[in-house]
Amino acid sequence: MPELPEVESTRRHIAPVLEGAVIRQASVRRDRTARHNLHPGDVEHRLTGRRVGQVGRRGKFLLIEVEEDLTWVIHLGMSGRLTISSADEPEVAHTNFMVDVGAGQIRFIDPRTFGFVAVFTADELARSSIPGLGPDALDQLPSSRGLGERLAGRTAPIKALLLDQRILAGLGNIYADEVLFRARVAPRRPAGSLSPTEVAAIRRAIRPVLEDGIRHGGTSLDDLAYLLPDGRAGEFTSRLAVYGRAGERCRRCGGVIQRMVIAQRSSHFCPGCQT
DNA sequence: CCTCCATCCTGTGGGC
DNA sequence: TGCCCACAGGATGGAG
Repeated sequence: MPELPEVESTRRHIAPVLEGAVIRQASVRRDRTARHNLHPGDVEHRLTGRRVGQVGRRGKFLLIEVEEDLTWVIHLGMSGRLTISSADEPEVAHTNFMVDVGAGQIRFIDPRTFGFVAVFTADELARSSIPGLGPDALDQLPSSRGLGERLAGRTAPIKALLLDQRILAGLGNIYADEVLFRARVAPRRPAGSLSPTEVAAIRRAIRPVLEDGIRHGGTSLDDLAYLLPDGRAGEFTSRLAVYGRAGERCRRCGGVIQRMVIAQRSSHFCPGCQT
């Protein structure tokens, strides 16, 4: 589930633990989690004994500087989360990766294993999918005109393009639905058919939706998936306007929230408010 | 280039 | 209670 607000909330928790720390030991418990490195052992070898620099984020990717010009990449995938733990805490199931920094451990728990951990050299990073990411939806949000140019001529539904990380990095299925509700645009509208006013409404909705999500620690749809690194659930869940509320009443107009599949993903919207 | 679809995994919840 | 199926926050590669 983790989208930009969940990844950013995670980043803010782990940054104070990692920045400036030396990794005493890095341990890959499941090879698939290190699949983006040529040799799975590279993740352990390249992290162990090295000092950590800035903990950054681009879209849903955590990008962490490591000395010797390395970049430690973490993607939470569908079911990944990080925890801050002490060394003597028992490991929960699906702890696929961990680092020990002496003061504690950062553990990567990911049942569905769509997430990954990689450590790239500058060359490897340049050849990865990271440079292909669009501007960050929060830190590099393009102008309304810039966004319009990215959508111009496209026939795919706007919902599908908001999920395309090459256009804008950070929105996922939940926040794309929430942004479109706030902008009052129906998710299946062909992107290229949107008026400049509608594009501006979408652009204007992105920041408050994401910032509200971050302020409340993200969205935890159930107890087993995303949690903050301290184990708490994100509290944005109760503030969702449409996502997961099919059949319930729209808080704005009182109509009934609908669910339909768009771009193979469940989409939620209010037919009364969104056109 | 664009759009659509299957696929990688595991866990959960609903229906029977 | 048990079983089976559908579905779930993401990203990618290939077909058409």
